[in-house]
Amino acid sequence: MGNGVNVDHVLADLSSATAHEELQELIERLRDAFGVDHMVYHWVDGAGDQYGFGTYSDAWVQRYLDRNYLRVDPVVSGCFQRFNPVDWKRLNWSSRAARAFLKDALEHGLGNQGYSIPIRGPAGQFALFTVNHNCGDDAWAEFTERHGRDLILMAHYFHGKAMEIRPGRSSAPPQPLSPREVDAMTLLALGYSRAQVAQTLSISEHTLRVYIESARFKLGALNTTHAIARALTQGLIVV
Amino acid sequence: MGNGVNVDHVLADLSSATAHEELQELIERLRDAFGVDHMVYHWVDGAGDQYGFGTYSDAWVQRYLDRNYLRVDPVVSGCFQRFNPVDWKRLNWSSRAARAFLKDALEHGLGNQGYSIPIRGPAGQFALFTVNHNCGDDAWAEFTERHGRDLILMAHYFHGKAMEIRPGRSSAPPQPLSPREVDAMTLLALGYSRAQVAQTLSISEHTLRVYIESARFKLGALNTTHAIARALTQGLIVV
DNA sequence: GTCGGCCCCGCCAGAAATGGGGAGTGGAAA
DNA sequence: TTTCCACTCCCCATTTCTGGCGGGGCCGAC
Repeated sequence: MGNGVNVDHVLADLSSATAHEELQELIERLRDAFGVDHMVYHWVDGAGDQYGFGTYSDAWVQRYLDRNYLRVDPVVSGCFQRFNPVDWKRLNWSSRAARAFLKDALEHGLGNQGYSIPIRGPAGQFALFTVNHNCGDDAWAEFTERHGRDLILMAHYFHGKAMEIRPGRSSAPPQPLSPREVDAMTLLALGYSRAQVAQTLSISEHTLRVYIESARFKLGALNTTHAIARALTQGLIVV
Repeated sequence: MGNGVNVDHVLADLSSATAHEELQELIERLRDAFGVDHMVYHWVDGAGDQYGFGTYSDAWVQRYLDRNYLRVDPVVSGCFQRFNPVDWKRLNWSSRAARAFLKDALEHGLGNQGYSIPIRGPAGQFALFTVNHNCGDDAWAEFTERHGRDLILMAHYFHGKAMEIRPGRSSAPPQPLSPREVDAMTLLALGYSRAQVAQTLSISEHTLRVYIESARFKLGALNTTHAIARALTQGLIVV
């Protein structure tokens, strides 16, 4: 399982991929190269819609979606709270729903071993890169030990490609804020009231208001909260 | 520059590191191994305080903090909006503040070339891993091309260690929001007024208020705007 | 040399959000 | 089973925000 894999070639192919189908084909090749049962990339959008590709059976993917397993799957919730890759054995399978999910998964052809890598994008995009296999604990530990780094890189590259292919909602040219506007937005994002911000910046509350309105206008925001949200997601302020 | 680097050894040492000093020592070794001028890990915390280690001079680090360059540094804002590693040349240095910052940086011993990797943790932790050097464009392109993958891995491992060593305020376990709370926060972040949110969710405005207050409490936020900011930076909602 | 951006200040009135009470359902976990 | 949590609804008074009016000075670019 997974001896002598040369990831470099595949990653080179990956960097030239431009469509969903290529990624799908690529992940199948990687699955074969690593000699595991399944390899899956699964993007979970904050709004709940999902995107992915991989080698799970269509039946299982459909069942996962139908049953809304996203809200039950300990792999998703576990990875969402972690940074490092995680072996499925270390997740919390104690709830009844989780055990039912696992049983269902095994019946749909998944292996008993899994290893998932959480990965995140700038606007909170969250995805999982998972390898799944049927084997004993020792063999699996050796596999993950040997290929952990390659898997991290693959997760990274797949996520980058997925975000390219599926840009979602970016592409709005962020209009820069003036220094004072940045100050105002930043302090507001930190929870200061307008009065406090004005005092902190040693300006009148009215002047502050002018900045806020100006920033709101530049950001195309409907109110202050909206402006803060946009400034944050566009990286115009950092808190 | 950077020929025949064996990252594996250093990464092995990295996984056993347990203290800030070890990380500092390690990054210096890596800097030498890669033969670049500087190598820096820089964590920007959700509340604006910073942590890091690396090979920039103390004078420059101090100046960066004193002058609050965090709010000006195009590397930070640029990486914050991206997923893939970025060459400093591709960032937007057009603002006056950015150019002044760059001039100051060069005068404090930084090289003209830089390559930074954004990296994110589960609760919105955001960090940069940067290599900096003084050389021509071609040599630099070759360097980043050759070592890009190693750098990604190093960024990943350093970030993992930094989060271990410095739980910081993430020691406040990010209390999850209930589905309704997420709905409310999300719509507010999109600019809806409370009345609109209540109508959209088909609940009374009073009920909505309970959610907002509950979310505010869970997030330790002082007001709604603050709550939205925290929810966004902690990745609890996505807009 | 005007024009636009940024910086700063005042007053007023209406709209919206906040903070403090209270009360009841249902479902899931311990 | 009991306890906890999510979810739903209501009134009150107060604070805060928003929108509109007016004014001034400084700088850099066209």
